Amino acid sequence: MRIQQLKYLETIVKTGSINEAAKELYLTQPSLSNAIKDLENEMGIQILLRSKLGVTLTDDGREFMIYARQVLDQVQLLQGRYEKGTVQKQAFSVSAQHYAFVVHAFVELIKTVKADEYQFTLRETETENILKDLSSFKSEIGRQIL
Amino acid sequence: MRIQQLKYLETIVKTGSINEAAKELYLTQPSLSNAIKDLENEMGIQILLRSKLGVTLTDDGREFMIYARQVLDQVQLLQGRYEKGTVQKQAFSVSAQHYAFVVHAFVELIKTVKADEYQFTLRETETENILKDLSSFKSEIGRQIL
DNA sequence: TAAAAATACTCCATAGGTATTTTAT
DNA sequence: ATAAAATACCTATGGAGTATTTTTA
Repeated sequence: MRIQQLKYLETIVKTGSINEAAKELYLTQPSLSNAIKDLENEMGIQILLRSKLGVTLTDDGREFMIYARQVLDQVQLLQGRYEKGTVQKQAFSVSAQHYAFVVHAFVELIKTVKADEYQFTLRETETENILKDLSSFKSEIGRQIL
Repeated sequence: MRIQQLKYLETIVKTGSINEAAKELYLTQPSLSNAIKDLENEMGIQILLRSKLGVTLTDDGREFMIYARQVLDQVQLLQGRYEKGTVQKQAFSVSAQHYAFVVHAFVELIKTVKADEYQFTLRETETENILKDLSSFKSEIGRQIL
């Protein structure tokens, strides 16, 4: 298994088409098709349902993507930190439940710094995701209402 | 960056020696040496301090390993689930702080099932790691004393 | 001076390409 | 008839090897 295969798969699932994903990834369709076939063989499951309209995830594929995205999330954090060719997606991120005062506080904070030097993200989510975001370094700050 | 490079690095750090790690990985020393050099170049940091006694982590290297282990943890979960050649390390895992009654309860639980069909793990750790283990699927159950 | 790592090459496995065929609407 | 994916085959990049040199405790 290569990280690249997981990224390829993510793009295919996003676009719903191997042809479309190949364009976006600057690959040829057969190369991409082979890469996914290799991955499916290695994993021992069928991930995609092929049809004339494009591709969709099988049930196994949907489960696989849950694991794959966990890997890719961590890879993104690492590559964002070290591989400067890769786009650094976020510099400062906050996970919180949806409350007006959280938004207000966040905006006030941004005002106090030179905003063009940072990328801010406010992720409004459920309680369990706040803990998860924090523990996996996706957020530097988590605010949870108990 | 390849997943393999991260696994190689993990073994090198564990053994404190490229030569020793090469044996464990069934690789030659120059191949392993190159793999890590490539990784260092790609990341733009020096990860290892080389000496006649072996290798140790630089400060950058120590930070890098935090990210690398997050990736490898997720990879382990995926490969444990799908690549059956890989060793499935754990089937049932509990993270908890160190308290006698937790150990007792755990042992009592194991008695109630056919123990040879499952792999049990009791991980005694700090509060913050309990949350982390849970959110990253490392444990099915977390017990925290508040 | 000896043990560990680095360097210089060689080779081949496989990721990715081109050309074409198959499939399904 | 057309658009998507699969198959067949080819090419070439780079991962891993062998042989050797460099480094330093």
